[in-house]
Amino acid sequence: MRYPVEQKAETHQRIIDAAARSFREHGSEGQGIASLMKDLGLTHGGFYRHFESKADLYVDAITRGLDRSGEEMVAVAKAAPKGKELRAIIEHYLSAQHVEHAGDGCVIAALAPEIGRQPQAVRSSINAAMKTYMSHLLAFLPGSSVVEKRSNFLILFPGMAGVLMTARMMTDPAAREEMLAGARRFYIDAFSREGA
Amino acid sequence: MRYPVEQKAETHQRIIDAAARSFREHGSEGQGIASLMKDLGLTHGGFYRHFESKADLYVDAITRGLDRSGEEMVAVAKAAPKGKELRAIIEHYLSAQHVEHAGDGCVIAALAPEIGRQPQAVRSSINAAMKTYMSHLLAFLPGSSVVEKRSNFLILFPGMAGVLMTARMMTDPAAREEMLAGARRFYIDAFSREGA
DNA sequence: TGTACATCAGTGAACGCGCGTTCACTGATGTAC
DNA sequence: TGTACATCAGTGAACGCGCGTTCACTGATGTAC
Repeated sequence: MRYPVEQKAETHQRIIDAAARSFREHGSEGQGIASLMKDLGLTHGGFYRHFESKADLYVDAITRGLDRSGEEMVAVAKAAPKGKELRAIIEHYLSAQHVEHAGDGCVIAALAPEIGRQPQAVRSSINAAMKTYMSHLLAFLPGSSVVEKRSNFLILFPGMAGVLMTARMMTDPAAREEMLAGARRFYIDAFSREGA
Repeated sequence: MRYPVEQKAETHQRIIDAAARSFREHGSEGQGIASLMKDLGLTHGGFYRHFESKADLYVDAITRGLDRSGEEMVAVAKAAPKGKELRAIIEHYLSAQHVEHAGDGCVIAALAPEIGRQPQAVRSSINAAMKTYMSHLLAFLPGSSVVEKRSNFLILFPGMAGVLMTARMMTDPAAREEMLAGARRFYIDAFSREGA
């Protein structure tokens, strides 16, 4: 049947959103197309009216995830008291909440190694999205030039992602929280001037 | 046919070694049992004389990988001039070599998110291997007590893993090397007393 | 305004494929006598 | 020491299954006249 005009674009976005969440939560091979579409109340055949292949969706979903969490980080910073923006970002990123909800958390912390294994073309598109992510957050980083801010970003964010992933591997909740707290202290001290 | 007596144990070890490398290089779902056994000059049927399932092999392979790279890190430290052990570890971990050879590199940097998605029982065994890894390296970390050393370890190593994974995602070799160099400087400065 | 036709998002059966796993079999070596 | 038999690491055909993908079909809406 013919569907209302705006519906296609809407469905397209819903697929990307669902994939962005599913890939982060279960890995990109954790859920199949059929199951993903079913979660949206659709059947798998229709998927190919929206994407050429699952690999095609992959890039869009990763990009969407990066965009969304970039926006969220900026929102967190803007909601923080003046001078405490980066501190708020660090505390938000390294929270127990973030550890427990990979599905709407950082894409890098959820998928970095498998992104690293993607073909050059896929990684290239994702790199562009990563640059956008970085550019929105640079304002909150210490440094007297963009080069310096960028350099600091590329230590802080990968570092925090590593801590988050490690926390997700840990089975002992107390050890996990201790580690998070230590990392928060360390990164706030190292990068956020207004530490206290 | 009946095979020489020591052969079973030997084959068992060879399977674990091959899996440890393959899982780190391609992810644990990147290569099937049949292909893995074929690389060893064997057929897939024999696999089940050694392991109950692929999941069973998973734990052994991850453990093996952690043990081996733990040993390597200790060797690197011991080969370094007195007082520069941690510096040597950091430079070795954050090297272009390590970025390019995931197969015999750090297990965490290669597989952390997918380990985080494993069932509790699997993660629990892997946590034990991680603790062993950590215990062998604690001697080279700053801190006046084990608690302090442990706390430093849990910032340094996850942080470096995050940097390594991020480097592996990057398509621009210059940007990658710049990032690695910056991270080396940062971590040496933050954790290795004899910086220069 | 009313009618005929084209469109195309979504359906669901069917496809080939690779996966993990099973199992009857092989046959050189170890063991029992 | 020689013979008969048991063992069991490794073989390779076969299994069920879920995957990504294809395709003939549906039918409400948009468009042409």
